[in-house]
Amino acid sequence: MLDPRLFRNELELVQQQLKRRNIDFDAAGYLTLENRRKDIQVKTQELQNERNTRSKAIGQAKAKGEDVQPLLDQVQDLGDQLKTAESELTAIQSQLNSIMEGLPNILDESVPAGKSEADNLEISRWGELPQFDFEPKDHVDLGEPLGMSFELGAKIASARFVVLTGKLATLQRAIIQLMLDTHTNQHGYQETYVPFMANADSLRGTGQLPKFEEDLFTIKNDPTFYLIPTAEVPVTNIVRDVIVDAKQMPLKFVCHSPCFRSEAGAYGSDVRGMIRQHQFEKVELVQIVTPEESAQAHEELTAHAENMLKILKLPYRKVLLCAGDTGFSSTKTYDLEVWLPGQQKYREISSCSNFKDFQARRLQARWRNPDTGKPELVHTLNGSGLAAGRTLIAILENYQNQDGSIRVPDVLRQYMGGLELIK
RNA sequence: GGAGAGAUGGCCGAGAGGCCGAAGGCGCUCCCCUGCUAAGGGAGUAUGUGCCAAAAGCGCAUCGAGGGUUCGAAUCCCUCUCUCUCCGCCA
Repeated sequence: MLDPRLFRNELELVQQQLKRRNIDFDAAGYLTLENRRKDIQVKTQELQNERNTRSKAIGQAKAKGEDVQPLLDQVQDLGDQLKTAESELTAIQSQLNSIMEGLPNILDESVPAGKSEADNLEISRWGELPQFDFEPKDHVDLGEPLGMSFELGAKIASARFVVLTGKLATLQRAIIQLMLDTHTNQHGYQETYVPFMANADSLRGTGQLPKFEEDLFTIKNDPTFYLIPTAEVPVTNIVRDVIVDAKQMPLKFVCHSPCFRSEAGAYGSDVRGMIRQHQFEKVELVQIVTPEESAQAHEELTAHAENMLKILKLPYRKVLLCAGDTGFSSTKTYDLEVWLPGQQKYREISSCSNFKDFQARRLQARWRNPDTGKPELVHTLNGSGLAAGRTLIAILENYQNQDGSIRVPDVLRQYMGGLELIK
């Protein structure tokens, strides 16, 4: 959520900033509502004040043994007035709130203009593209003989599910273990285990609700639970309604979890293979930092994700997402795209975002600033470090041999009992 | 699933219609005192929010959550959530 004070004081600026996201914000309409809110709220609070004072007077009169009937007569119609004013206020506040909840974050100045993926800005490339003296296969052709079955996934659940058996399942687990170990031992993150279902408050806190409900799987339950689309949701919600001790900042969490996405808007795209699944494994990095640290933390977190690709020796590029491609809650996002020889393309394998105080405001996640002694909103960041399913794909395709066998990357062998070749 | 107990500030804990944003204790911060340490004395110490550019100030809201009764609710009533104990079932 954006800062309501920004709307009161610098409405044109907000409007201008939202324009970068192609949002035509109705400032005049907002202003009308906001002015009404102000009137009603002031009126309501005046009435509340009157009720409180009069009630107190009644109490005091009674204590002295005076006749309170005249006082009671005076307040007779106050209750009704107050009730009307209060319900009016609630209505307009929820109206304003739903406008605010539907507005995306303001973009960082460094975010380039643009509409789609095509306008993203390439920042850097790393690694040599592998050269094959044969036609490289894609991960489906490589995977199926080794224990990757989309048929079984479909039988057990539906399309966009997969079953991995044997060394491929082990490989995915090895990838996850390597990532967790690296982030905890070398990058200073705390390993975390969380629920894989979350309630509506949690999803509202990180920004998936109310606007993106159709992207989520829901659990029939009262109250409704949602399958997490990313560990970002449960992990970031650790600090919901919390005032973090300044000494504990920054908080750095790493969490492996399955992720569940309905892919409601993705009909027909990436239907082949493991690229886009309803369920996939991911290792997520989350940082809770002070406002002045967040820009630097964003660079570091991205570097931590990049390091995984480096130690796996997977060629990738880093892109800065343009205005149109940057997610709802984010101010600035770097995507890491790994090279897939089977597609002859770079494909997203990590997305690292700085949300600044946008999620924190929804979450009421704060820290106590020692300079002011006051609670202030934290900044939240997260990034995949990395998506394990897509890492598996990248390894299959980049480490393939002509006979369809797969070399196991050096750093993964210790997690696979020394295995060097999957065949 | 059955039976019971509970939820109050950073923590413990009182409070049972008005004088309660809430006693007391612990903790924490600052000050004083004692050559150091231990002990002692004093002051302060919730959050959100409205009016306001902001501060100050003055309000409003918040005692698990949501409703209700009442002039007035931490306190009474209803619903829900969570925690704990016992029984049953269970990885």
